[in-house]
Amino acid sequence: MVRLEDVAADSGFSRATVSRVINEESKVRPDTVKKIKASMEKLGYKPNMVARALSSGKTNTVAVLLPDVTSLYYTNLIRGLNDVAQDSYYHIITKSISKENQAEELLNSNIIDGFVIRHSSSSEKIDRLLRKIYKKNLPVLFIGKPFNNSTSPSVIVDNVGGARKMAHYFAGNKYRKILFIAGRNDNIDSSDRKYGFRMGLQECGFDMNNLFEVEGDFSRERGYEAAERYLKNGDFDAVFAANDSSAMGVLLYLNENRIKVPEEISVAGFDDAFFAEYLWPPLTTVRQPMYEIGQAAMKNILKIIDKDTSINNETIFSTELVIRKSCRS
Amino acid sequence: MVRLEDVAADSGFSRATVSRVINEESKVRPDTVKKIKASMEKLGYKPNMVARALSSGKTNTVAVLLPDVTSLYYTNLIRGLNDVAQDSYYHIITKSISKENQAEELLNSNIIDGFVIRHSSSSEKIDRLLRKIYKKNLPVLFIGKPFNNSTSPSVIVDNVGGARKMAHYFAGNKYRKILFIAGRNDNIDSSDRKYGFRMGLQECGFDMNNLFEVEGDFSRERGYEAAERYLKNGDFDAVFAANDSSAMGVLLYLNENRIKVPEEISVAGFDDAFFAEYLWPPLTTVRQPMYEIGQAAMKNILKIIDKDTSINNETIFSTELVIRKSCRS
DNA sequence: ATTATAAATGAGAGCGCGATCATTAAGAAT
DNA sequence: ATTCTTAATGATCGCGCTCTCATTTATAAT
Repeated sequence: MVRLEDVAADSGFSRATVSRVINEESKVRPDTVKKIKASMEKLGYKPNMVARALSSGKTNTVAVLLPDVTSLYYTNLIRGLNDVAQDSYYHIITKSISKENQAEELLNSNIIDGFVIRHSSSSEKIDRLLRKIYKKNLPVLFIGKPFNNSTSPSVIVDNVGGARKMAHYFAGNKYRKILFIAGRNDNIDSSDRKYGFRMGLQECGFDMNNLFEVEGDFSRERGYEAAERYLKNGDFDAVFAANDSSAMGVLLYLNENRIKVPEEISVAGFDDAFFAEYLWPPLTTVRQPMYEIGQAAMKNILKIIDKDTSINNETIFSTELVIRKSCRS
Repeated sequence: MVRLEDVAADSGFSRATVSRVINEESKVRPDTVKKIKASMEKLGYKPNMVARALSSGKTNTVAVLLPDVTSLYYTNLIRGLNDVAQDSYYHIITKSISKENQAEELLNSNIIDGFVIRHSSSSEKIDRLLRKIYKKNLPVLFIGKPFNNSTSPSVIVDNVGGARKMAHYFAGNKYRKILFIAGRNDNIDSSDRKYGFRMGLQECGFDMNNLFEVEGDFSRERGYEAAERYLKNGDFDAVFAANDSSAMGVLLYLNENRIKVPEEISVAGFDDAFFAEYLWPPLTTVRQPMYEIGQAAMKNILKIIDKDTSINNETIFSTELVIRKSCRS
């Protein structure tokens, strides 16, 4: 292993100067920079990140806490986060937020420079974790709405606007009786989408007595169940599921029971999950720019870590209506 | 921050002794262990992993290199890896193997204790990376067949056997003319599956002139294209795609063109990807125990890191035929 | 030339821990 | 009680780097 020391010896300068050309090249004379770089090249020097971390107190790794790391929903988000991290020579470690002891371990072990947190519903556990993070003075960035009293910056997606667009589309298609399959009631995204959907329908003069809302949990199974319960006798002509997985469950039920989509009933989802276009029929949905959100989130957390104050406290991404074949128009 | 030093001071023992109760409790007298633990508890001491890493040369993190980190195909694998890692207080950092510079950076930065590598096809780049890893004497464990000349242990799945089972199932169903959609020709899994499928058909006395093989690339798009090209005029009565994504593309084409599955044609895939059961119709496929494979892989790499020699050089997982509704029987 | 000022470089401590070797205390054998 | 052996504990160095402060060198001003 080649150390800083070795480069110093080879180039004839001190460790301090070599360290400078690595970290703040500006403060050292151009020709000595050249000489030192030559030595580094010659010896194949690579900084030892562990030593650097111990000395500087910075590890160049950020923790990403998600409701479920393995959810398909987040793959593009993670890609966005990772790509930006990579460019700044940072690493990310992802953990499921539900396993707060894992997250807490990260916190305790002093290997994390900052946290990116995506939470779908608040809980006592997460709250406690968060307090500990703040206590350690570590930077936090939220994807989605921040916690109650938190003042950390966030990157959020316009759930309300997206659902509102879908409402306008539904109303424009003259659907008369609509089923809305929500997520869990304590889920923030779900309630925003419900709110936006209602708002949109009202704006279009829709008779709100013909909107039926069921609580689900964003799972295919509950989507299927809801469809089973409410779509049997065919008096609904459209269903809007608060996420694509639920919509998938609905489609599965309808396909199995030979109820034609979209001729007999229209179905829409939210997320534009990767599988949405491969469902049968391809699913009309609302797209969230997850990759870009991931990028923005990582950019912002890095700024906070670098004490760069030029960040917006709230970065909002808008959504896009993706019209496929699952809705009669 | 509470340091070892602080615990030492509080308990009245030296840093060395405190360090011992953390790492090799056996060598210190029971009652002093008790006292020191009390101090640790009282002060809320948590070891600084960075300092430990610098001193010991071990970082407790392993790199996981995958063809594509964000592929759905690997979510369960990653879960398995992560769960075991967690239990041993290890972290994992996942990187896409295609971005070998990212992987190389990890290697150079000295923060990795070992590598778990899943590669689907060999290439010059990966080969070079691997040589560097070996040069640094870092442990390697392969998921899937190891590289040409590598002697590192591996955890592999019985692709041949899985495809063979499918062949037997196909033959048992008396399919006459079969299309096999492979992955890329240099893909190891694909060629094993092709091999196993042929073997199985031959064992059943299938007329091999009625087996047609196309090269694909494991993507939905190529699956769709293959279906478009070969399934138009309806003389095939079954298709076996070497992975579920390809099969998904096939189903999409058939659905769009109102060709009934499985009445007119049977379709099967390989992987039992998460979406397989939600396709229309639900896909018959071969399941690989990805979660267990991930667990086994992590257990083994940890053993290698700990210089535990009690590991098998090759751990083989068998596959399971999952029969759903996409095949006429 | 001489001094004042700024830029470049060096010396050395310290980050928190593990590991070696030296030292002390305890227990066994005489 | 005395010596020998073993178990328990302590002092100290080193891991590779960053950072502060002191020192030297170059540049500007007189």
